[in-house]
Amino acid sequence: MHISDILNDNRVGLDVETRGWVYRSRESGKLIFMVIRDSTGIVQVVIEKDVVSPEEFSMAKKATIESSVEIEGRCFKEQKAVTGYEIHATKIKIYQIAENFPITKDKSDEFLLDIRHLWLRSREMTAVLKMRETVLDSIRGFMKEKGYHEVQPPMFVGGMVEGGSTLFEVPYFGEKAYLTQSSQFYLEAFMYSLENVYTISPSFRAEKSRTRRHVTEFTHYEAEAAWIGNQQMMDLEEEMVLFIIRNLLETNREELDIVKRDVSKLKAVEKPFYRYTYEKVIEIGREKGLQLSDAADLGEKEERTITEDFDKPIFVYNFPIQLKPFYHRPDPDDPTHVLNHDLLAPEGYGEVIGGGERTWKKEELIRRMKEENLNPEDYQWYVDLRSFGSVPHSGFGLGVDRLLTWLTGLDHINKVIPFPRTMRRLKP
RNA sequence: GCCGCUGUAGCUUAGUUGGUAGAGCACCCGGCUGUUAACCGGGAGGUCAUCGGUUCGAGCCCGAUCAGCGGCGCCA
Repeated sequence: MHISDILNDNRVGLDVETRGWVYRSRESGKLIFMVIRDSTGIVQVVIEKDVVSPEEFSMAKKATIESSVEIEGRCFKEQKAVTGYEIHATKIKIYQIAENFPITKDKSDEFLLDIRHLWLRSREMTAVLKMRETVLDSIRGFMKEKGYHEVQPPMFVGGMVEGGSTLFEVPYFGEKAYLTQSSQFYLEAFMYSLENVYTISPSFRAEKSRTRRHVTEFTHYEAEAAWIGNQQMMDLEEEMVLFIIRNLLETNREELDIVKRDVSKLKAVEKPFYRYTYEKVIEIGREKGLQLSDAADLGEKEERTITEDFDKPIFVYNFPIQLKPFYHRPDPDDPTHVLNHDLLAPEGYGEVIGGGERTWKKEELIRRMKEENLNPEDYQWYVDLRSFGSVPHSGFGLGVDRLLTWLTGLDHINKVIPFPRTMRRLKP
């Protein structure tokens, strides 16, 4: 049985059997205290020399950290044991004596990345993996209830290039293919079929970024919905983020404790989120001492300064048109701005969502492309979508890993990704 | 890409004006019947990132190279 099933009063006095890996082991002459770990938790096992066979005892003494073991014994309540219960072993079977495990109490972030294939089994990473799962489950549950369909866009894409973007090039039967940077354009195609669609897929960016929130491969949650405007899309995102937080608090209190998250900060997040125009945010930045021009783009430092004192996420909407790509719809009431929004996480974490209304009229789309010196022919099929019953629509893209970094309160995106990929790290 | 910092045992690190490379953890051997990343005794483990230079003598000073980290920039 799993360790979590042992850690309760119902098992006290009963014989149990469990298996896992040696988490700690201390021996004291005729006594061995062995803490074992499985996917559900840790529990102390006491092995007494006079209770088990001499062979079992000497094997147990040799059991190193991470050795795989199976234990039979009786369960006791014991305050002195790490998790409050312990097993007095009557039988112990060793599957493999582990080689010298390289991770000890002294470890650097860098070293943990080098041996990530082993660090994955730590309590910290195990907790993160469980919380990741909760976030993804929450997204799927929420979107299903809202009538959205999950779709699978391609990861290999053709020569669609936006100016300034950085694509990974891969050989493709004598041609060049690229790894997708975003599935947005494909979601817009799916929209004409299913109306409300979303995907959770990897996106790839060949950016030579060296910041705590950039990686070259990340989990991208993107949605697109017909007949929806910018403000309505923000409503949906707000509800969705709250749903994820509630689920996480309900499902993963233990994991949040393991990563030392201050849960009061998460509990404080409630409706409504702040909603400020771009100009208002520039004003807030200036009040906090930032030197910002009227149409300054917000860098990481600016976002951190602006968001660090906030207790709830902030929507920033209607950016100056020159800051945003052609597919954002210009505001009909103010063509110098687009109907878009970013969602900035509080506590200094910054941008987690970018979204807004799409330019849906064919002529306007082509005009915007030309204004940005792009050739509409390079986007032939995307433009073609506007030729057959085009409709107003909106969408967004959320960086799952960035969201998780905020929710877990960790200081670097590479701590929430099992095998993070950066400019300088491709292994393990 | 630019700027800065760092590189000493498997890991985390100390190393004084340039003068015999030191510790903790992990590992091996021995001891201990209630340990909490135990404790006590012993042991093994080093091309001081690499290459070159200065010097009687370099972990330390100088130069180059490599690697990593941090910040900036970049950033559907």
